[in-house]
Amino acid sequence: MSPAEALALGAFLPYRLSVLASRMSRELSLLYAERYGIAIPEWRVIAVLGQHEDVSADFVCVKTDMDKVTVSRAVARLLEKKLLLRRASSTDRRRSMLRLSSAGRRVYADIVPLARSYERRLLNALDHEARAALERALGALETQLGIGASDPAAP
Amino acid sequence: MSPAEALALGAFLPYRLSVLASRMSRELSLLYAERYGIAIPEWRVIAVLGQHEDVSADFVCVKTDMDKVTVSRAVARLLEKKLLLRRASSTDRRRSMLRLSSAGRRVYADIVPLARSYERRLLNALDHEARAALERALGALETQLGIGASDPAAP
DNA sequence: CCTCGATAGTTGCAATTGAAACTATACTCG
DNA sequence: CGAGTATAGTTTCAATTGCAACTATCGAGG
Repeated sequence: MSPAEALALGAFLPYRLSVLASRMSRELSLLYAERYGIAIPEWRVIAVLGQHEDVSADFVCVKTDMDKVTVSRAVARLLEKKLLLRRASSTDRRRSMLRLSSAGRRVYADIVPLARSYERRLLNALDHEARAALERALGALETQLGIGASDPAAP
Repeated sequence: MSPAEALALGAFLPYRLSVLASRMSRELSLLYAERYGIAIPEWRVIAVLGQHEDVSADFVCVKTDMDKVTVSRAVARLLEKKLLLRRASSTDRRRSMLRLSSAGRRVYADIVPLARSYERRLLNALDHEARAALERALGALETQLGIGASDPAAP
């Protein structure tokens, strides 16, 4: 009630990031969702596999910070759509190795420029120095939260 | 596939913010969810009403960037829990004016310090200058996305 | 003033989500 | 080796979510 103890939501970091992030994810998904019929978790799986070939679903979980259930289902849908290939790991039969099919690579190649240009548009609001500062700040916050700390190559 | 065209997810702004934000919201909710039996949308409604008395649900939507359905249901749950008071606006009977009950204000007063100290812990990762830079960068991104642009006093 | 389009808020319904339980496989230690 | 524990991934189930349709009220133009 009294202004002294009121929390200014508009200046509260977790809240601000939450609003920014959900706005961005939503706007970004407009660029690919309908056109390619893929949802946000599916795009994230594709994005990881575009960078890393032959990784496990678990690796995707770590990389995207998504729940393993979410990943499992996204993978299932992508398999149905033939955008992904899965084969059992030869060394560990619990694990499966995932990679994009050629159709999946095409989708990835289509979406990446859209994603990049969306990001560019966002970053246009910042001058070079501000960008670098944002970069550093995000890195520090990620470290603080233990995000991206482990980068197990490609198990 | 080729590194030249691969999108580095770990350096992609929308993705980084998304991971940071969901991590923060989750950790923060651990501080109040069980203890007070309130979910994230409910906390957000409380947070707005802690700042602004006698505002409409619609105002809460704008402030929190939440869907009006989400807000409607959060309000309903908070009314059940007697943390909120609602009365019809005298000038516009579609609108209702919301405010925290005294129990609601107690919950708010309890949670605010927890939220602040969580934020402080996060920001400890940043020196003063980095904090200011982050501040500016977030402001610029918000402007770019048209967030918080409208601040209709307290309709 | 009365109809028509806009707005506040709620409800129905279908899809998404995650916690917990389950299956199957791998690793460890006695 | 064999029992017990850990891990990868899937399934089940209940809760959350959001779009779309609905109700109620408001305000503007004929």
